[in-house]
Amino acid sequence: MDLLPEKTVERLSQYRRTLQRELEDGKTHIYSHEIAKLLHITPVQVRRDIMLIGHSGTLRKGYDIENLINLIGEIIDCSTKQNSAIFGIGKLGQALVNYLSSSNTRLQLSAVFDNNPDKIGKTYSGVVCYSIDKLEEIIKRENITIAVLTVPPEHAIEIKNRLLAAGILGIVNYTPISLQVEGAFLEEYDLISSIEKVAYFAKPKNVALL
Amino acid sequence: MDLLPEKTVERLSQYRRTLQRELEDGKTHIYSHEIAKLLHITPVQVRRDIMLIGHSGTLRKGYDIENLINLIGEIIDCSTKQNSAIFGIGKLGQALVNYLSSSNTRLQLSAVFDNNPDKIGKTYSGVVCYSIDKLEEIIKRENITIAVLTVPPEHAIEIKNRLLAAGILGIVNYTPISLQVEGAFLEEYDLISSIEKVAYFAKPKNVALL
DNA sequence: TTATTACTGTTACTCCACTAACAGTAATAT
DNA sequence: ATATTACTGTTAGTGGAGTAACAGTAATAA
Repeated sequence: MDLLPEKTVERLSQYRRTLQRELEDGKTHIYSHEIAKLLHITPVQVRRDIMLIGHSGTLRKGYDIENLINLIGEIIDCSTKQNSAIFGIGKLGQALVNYLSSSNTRLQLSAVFDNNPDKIGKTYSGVVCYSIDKLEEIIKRENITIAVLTVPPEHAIEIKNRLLAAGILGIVNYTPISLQVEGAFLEEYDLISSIEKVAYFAKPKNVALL
Repeated sequence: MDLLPEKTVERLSQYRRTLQRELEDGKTHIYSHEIAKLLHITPVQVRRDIMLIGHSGTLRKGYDIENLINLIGEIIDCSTKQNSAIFGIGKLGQALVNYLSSSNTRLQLSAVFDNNPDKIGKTYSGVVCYSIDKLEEIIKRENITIAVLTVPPEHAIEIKNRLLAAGILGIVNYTPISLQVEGAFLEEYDLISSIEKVAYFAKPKNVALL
């Protein structure tokens, strides 16, 4: 299978969660336009994404929800389970722990890290907090490949370097510091610029143009 | 001035913060390739963005940092200050309060809201927490136009409807529920699908293709 | 004084994401 | 039987974001 477009992968993740809710409500089949309505996108986009992962629906019955969930799982999860960790367990880190453990993602959250002695040894939603000093040791022991970075900005670059040296394959960077990364997949999200963008487009004269 | 591309607005927000740090370090001028290096983008993109807002640099001296900061401010801030509020002051909401008050954004955070009686009346980074019951009243009184949504998913749609009815112009939606919005600018960010996307691309066979 | 260097400013092109349009088909209605 | 309906699956076109290429120019070097 070829590499899927980034946006398609994001939507597949959303489809799966949406479909799981529908399955729990007792539905067995769903039409593309129903998925589309739930996520406020077009039915064509849904069908196209599903086409890209090689699934087929049934005419007049739509897609078999359980099959589709399983197929999305085969595509976006690894056959060998992937382990992740959160680095920096401040407010944002704690929010992410909650999100990850309450959503039924297949991604295993195996550890969280901090440098605050009060936090080390505590558990967050059942996940142990380690000293950031043990970063290399725990990444190796738990076979962690995905890192979520929520450390204070002044530590971002140092931690990023240690993560790469430790063999991390994917980094989600929530610090406002832009990172340079080779040999791993990097996703950066800047909370402030997102909000400032909305502020720009939410001026009365601009909203009128939408 | 025409509406700027979304991505340009996001980068302008980042440029401003980067430039402010440089200004504090005593620099007065900066080249496009220096900005580019700090943010890991190309110098062309920097020049293009700056061109779009109608600023000109000086040959062999680069851009005047202070002028550029001021111009970005004129473009992306309102002449009349915009007020924002956070709805749902859980872990994520608290993280955002901290980010917004520590970053020197021009956006005024005027209120936070929650339905938990223990939180109502408390202040978060100096911002008062109101009961969600007072949503309409406070939005009007404080002239709030930007809403950041971090409520539990089951309340997202109801709060969204009340926000729109109250005349909100921009919504940043961090809940995993997709919203349908008319008459306002909407930005949705799904924390889980971002991380699952990274997990997909961070499989060894996929990293090799990057 | 002329050539070179080191920048900015702009246009034209490429690529990716989304959408419109339509082909294909099984069930249902006539 | 035939037409219609209501879906899926696929291709071709469109728009937006990013990049490559280059034109323009002031300072510096020869």
